Parts: sequence; structure tokens; C-alpha cells
Amino acid sequence: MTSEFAVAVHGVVYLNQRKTTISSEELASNVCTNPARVRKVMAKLKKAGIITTKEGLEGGYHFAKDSSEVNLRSICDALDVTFVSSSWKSGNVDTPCMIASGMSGVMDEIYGDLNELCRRRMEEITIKDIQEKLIRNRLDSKA
Amino acid sequence: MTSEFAVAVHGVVYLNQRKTTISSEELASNVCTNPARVRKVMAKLKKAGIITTKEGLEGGYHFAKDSSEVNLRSICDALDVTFVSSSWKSGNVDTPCMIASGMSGVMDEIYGDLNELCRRRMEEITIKDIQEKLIRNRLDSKA
DNA sequence: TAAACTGAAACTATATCAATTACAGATAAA
DNA sequence: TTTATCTGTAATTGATATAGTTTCAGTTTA
Repeated sequence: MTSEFAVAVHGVVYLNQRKTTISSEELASNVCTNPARVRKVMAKLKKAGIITTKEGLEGGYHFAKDSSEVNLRSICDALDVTFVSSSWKSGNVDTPCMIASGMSGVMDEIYGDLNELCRRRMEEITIKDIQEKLIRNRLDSKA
Repeated sequence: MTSEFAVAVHGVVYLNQRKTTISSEELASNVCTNPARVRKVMAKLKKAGIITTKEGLEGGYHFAKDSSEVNLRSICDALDVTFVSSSWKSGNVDTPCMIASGMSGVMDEIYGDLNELCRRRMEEITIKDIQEKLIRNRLDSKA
């Protein structure tokens, strides 16, 4: 479910540009997915206090913070994103062989370590940085 | 396909402990998968020069290097492991909207950056380190 | 009180990934 | 030189993960 992260970042960047209250339908259209998924993801961002929501008529999602002060770490924490993982486990915990019984644990330690590494890197990227990347990429593609 | 990495690391650790030539069947039994998959993964390690193989009767796989001089970076390079990725892309490249058309590219840049970060971390872990981790974990679990 | 929205859950469709099966080519032993 | 045992590789099947769809209860405003 790593793609939830993409939906969330895309959504916040869009909200940040529009400044007004945006419905899940309009967000879904820009992100290219369905409104239900947008709502599921944005609800988590709301719980984390990153965005605000309004139910009822004229309701939707709103981002009111300074884009340079919201980083991607806060978003992946809100979604509990796992960057590196493997559901498949090698070996078998219930054998006397140290390797067969222990390798999946060791691999999980490694994946956990890589995840923490990734999360820390996300701390260094803000919503404003993304916006600037978008502008730079557009200019580059025109050249 | 991150689990190929687990199969490879597990396989090399096992070969390093046994020192002799081991068949794909025996490896598969310890890793808990099927021989065909083991062969597919180990063939790549052979191409990268990490292990040697022998076909025919009494054939199999062999690891003859110093375990403290083979790190996980060489294994993930051999397998071309992608730690962080998302096949799902948000937005749509063919729209005038800068965000809808550009976000998937920006996310891909981020994933690429995270991958390089992970690969560099793998450089710091050797097969010997894994072996020592296994021993340490076993002692801990007995305590 | 009606319309337009979120929140949340159940269900379906699809895509990814591992298992299975099969076989050609290599090698060593009899 | 023939047979058994192994790798290398590809095609097919099966299982699992993940995105899409549908539905409805609750909220808010006009």
C-alpha cells in the first residue's frame, strides 16, 4: 500500500496550490483515482492534523499550513507508510537450524532499519520543495 | 520482487556455513522455497561472480570468498533489487495541469533517491555481519 | 428538509509474484 | 558410451495483495 503515500503527497500539493476547500471528487480527478480512496487517505492526514476537513454541503479538504514547514515525514508517519518490506519470509522459525530459523528475523531487522533511513530522508523534503521540483521539471522538459 | 533478495542472502549465508557444494534442492529446503526459484536467483549471483556453480552430477553452488569481504550491496546489485517503488502512478502525464502531469515523475525521483540510499546502506553489511547477527539473536532468544 | 459532502465498510476486479512443471544441456561415474 | 544427477530457463498455474466500485449512515448548509 505504498501508493497511499503518492495519493497523499499529490493531494496535499494540490490543496496547497488551490488554497480553497476541495471535494474528494475533484481531488480524485486530479490524482486519477476514485473519491473513496481519496477520502480514506485524507482522513488519516486529518487525524494527524496536517489538513482540515469539512463535511456537508460545500465541504471538502483544506490545507492551511506553511508549505515550507510541512515535510514528507509527517505524511508518511500519518499513513504509517512502510517503504521497504517483504511479506514473504525465507526459512522456518520452527527448525533447529540457526540459519533457517533466524534469517527472516534478520531480514526484518534490515528492512526496519532501511525504513527508518527512508523516513529520516523524508524529513528533509517539504511540500514547498515538491512544488519547486514540479516547476523545475516543467522548465526542463520545455528546453 | 524484494523477496529475491532474501532468497539470495539466505542462500549465501547457508553456503558460507556449509563450505561444500550444495544443490538447489538442499538450498530450497533450507530457504523454504522451490529449487527452480533458487536456481533462478543463484544464477544471477554466479553471473556477478559472487558464487560459483557446477552443473552435472554432484553439482551445485559454492561460496568460496571471505565472508567479511562480501557485502549486501553486491548482492542487491547482482539482482538489480528495487527496495522502494510503486507501479501505481498518480495523475496523468497528458494534462496541462503541472501537478497532475508532474507528480508521478517527482515521486519516481524520490523513490530513486531512496533506493540509492538503501543500496549505500547495504554496502555496510557483510555476510559475516549477518552470521554474527544470527548468533546474537539466538543467544538473546534463549535468555 | 433537501442537497452535497465526508467517513467507513463490504465486495469485486486486477495485477503481481511465488509455485509448479517440464525439458534441454552439462558433467561425472559406472 | 550410457545413465543418473545436476543447473539453466521458460511456460503455466495459483495465491495474494492492492486498487476500484458500490453503498449507506452521518454531517452541514441553504
